[in-house]
Amino acid sequence: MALDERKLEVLRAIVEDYVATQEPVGSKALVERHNLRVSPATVRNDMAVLEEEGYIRQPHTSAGRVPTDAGYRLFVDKLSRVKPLSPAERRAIERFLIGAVDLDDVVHRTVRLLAQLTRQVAVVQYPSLSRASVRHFELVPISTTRLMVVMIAETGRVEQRLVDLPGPILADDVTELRRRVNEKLVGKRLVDTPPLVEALVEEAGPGLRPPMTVLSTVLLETLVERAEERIALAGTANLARGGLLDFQGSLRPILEALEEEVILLKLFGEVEPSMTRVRIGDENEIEDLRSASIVATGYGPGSIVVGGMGVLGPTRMDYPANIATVRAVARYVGDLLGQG
Amino acid sequence: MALDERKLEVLRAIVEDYVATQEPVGSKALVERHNLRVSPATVRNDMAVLEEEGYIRQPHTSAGRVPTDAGYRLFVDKLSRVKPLSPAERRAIERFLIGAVDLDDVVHRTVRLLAQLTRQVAVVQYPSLSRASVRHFELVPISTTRLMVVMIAETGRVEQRLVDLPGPILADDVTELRRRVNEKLVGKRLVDTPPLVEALVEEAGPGLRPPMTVLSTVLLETLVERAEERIALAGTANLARGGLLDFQGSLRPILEALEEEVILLKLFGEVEPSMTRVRIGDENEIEDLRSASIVATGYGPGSIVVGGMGVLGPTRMDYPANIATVRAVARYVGDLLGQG
DNA sequence: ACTGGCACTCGCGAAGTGGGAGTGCCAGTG
DNA sequence: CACTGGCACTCCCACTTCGCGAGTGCCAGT
Repeated sequence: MALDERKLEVLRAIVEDYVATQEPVGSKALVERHNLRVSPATVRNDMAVLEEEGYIRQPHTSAGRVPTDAGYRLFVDKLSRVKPLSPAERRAIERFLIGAVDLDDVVHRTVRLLAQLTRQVAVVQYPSLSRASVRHFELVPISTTRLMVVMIAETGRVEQRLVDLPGPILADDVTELRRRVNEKLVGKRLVDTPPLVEALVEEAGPGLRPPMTVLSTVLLETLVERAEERIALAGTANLARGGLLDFQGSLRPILEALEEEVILLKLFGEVEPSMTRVRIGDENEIEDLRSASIVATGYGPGSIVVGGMGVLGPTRMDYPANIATVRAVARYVGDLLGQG
Repeated sequence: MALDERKLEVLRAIVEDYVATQEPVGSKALVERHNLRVSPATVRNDMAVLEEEGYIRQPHTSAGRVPTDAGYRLFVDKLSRVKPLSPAERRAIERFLIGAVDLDDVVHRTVRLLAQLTRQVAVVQYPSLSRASVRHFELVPISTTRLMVVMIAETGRVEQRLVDLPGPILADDVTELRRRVNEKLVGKRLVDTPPLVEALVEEAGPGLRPPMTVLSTVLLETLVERAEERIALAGTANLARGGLLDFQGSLRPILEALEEEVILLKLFGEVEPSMTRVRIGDENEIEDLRSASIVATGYGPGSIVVGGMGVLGPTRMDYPANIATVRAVARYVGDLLGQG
């Protein structure tokens, strides 16, 4: 059966009321709070249909209705208009981020800001090394057979590795290596460098061949492949709000999942450009997070995505507000990265 | 009134039983489980005294007794023998830490190990920059007027800063700067460097004076003074064990406190060499942690302390076991830092 | 100084109860 | 045909009652 206009309106009203009050909502209360132009009895009929379709359910016979995960899904996809941020919130974002001194600081502030604005658990992935582009490579001779490779990413992140050379190297050769590496790789995303690094080895003259080979190995193995992804977390205390009504009883599984960086990366790292992804309850693959919802989005300078961020909370969350906030913060941080 | 031998024995039995069972312990159960050579009635008299002295209390009239914070304190100070670690635990420590590849990894593994062994929340302070000694300084010319300063600490931590020079500099001068800086500072603790850095400026010839001045400013301002302290956390899910019996009802204040790095640094960073500090319940200055206890100790290579680590849990925790574990892990990590 | 006995206290879980919110259904109406 | 008002029904929840039993304090006895 197709859901007509009013039934959708009823669903929206149920979701909004339930999110606000945390209590099952009945037909009478609904018509009072929202000005539906019909009687409670009519709403009851609509509710019966919505229940049959799987969008709402009764916790017990003769209690009010509560949205199901499918109900939230429909709400998010079709029924919710994005709430614009209040000017106060916009100001908060600016004020919070404006004093950041370096990349760590930006991430740190961002995650706290998100947690504070949404009152949920916030997660921010550090700008991913592999998706960032290279600003500069520096080669520093430590001894005649050792080099330190320093890579500075466009996002400001700096990584260094030690390289043991097969034999002594001349200062001029180091200079030449540096020139070639920078010429080839600067401006490229790390994830795109492997073929370029291969080419560097090919093109190296016989004298430079051995050191370049070792260097390329280090670049590929430790920078591209093993690029560790880092995660910042804040607002776990928000889980303990709302008594234990959300998350039926125990926070333990949730807290456990939040400690697994692998899980967080899966949830917040797999983001496509300029798309906000919402996972509701059951839609989550992680068993422990079946009673939670996640709002995640990518961020980065311009249309490039260098990492993900988002919030996690009970399925009963204010989706429109959280989506708006996550997007706004992501956008702001992206701009910030573009400048610095 | 002085507490005689047996009364202390009774207190120890109460603490041990309560920690194990999480239930108020009565006189009858006590004489059964521990082989006190007296009758329940005698134990009751002792209990009455212990209660008067403030070491135990009754949750309600005619319930068993529960240790007070003062009771735990007495237990920790006078009554508990340190439990030696089981061979399994020793093996676990080795196996867990042996594969660590770099400093981040060591800290990360350590904090998880601690959380796992103690089943409490674990906290590890990254080796403090300011208390670490310098292994090497590297100066990298980025352009003719820009240097990158890379500092490698004895603990393996690496920090880098950019320095804008007042004017162009020659390669030879960079080499000379590098030589002088390393000669003066290598092997010294960062916290002790300020006078040495001053001296470097004094001793620099007229040509080197301007770049050395700028360099010294950067060293002092961003490495010594603003040496940010970092913290790793794990095992928050352990807070949710034991239902909500510990932490009377809400985890929220605890989780909030754990998110404040300042608080954690205060709790785990203020450690004296080779001393394990135990803070029990009320002894905590932080309001929100009045229902928690903390076991903290310093760690570092040999007798040097480069940071703190420890665990946090309900006042009702197994102090002897946790103290032993924290000490053992700290010692092991210290040795590891000494080698690498 | 310790013990056995005894009356007493009181928290806790089980069982019972009434109120009320909310429902489904149905006959009636524009 | 869509909506409405009325009505009987369901059943959760908060509240009370009640009996049990663990545990106590005290006291007289050894």
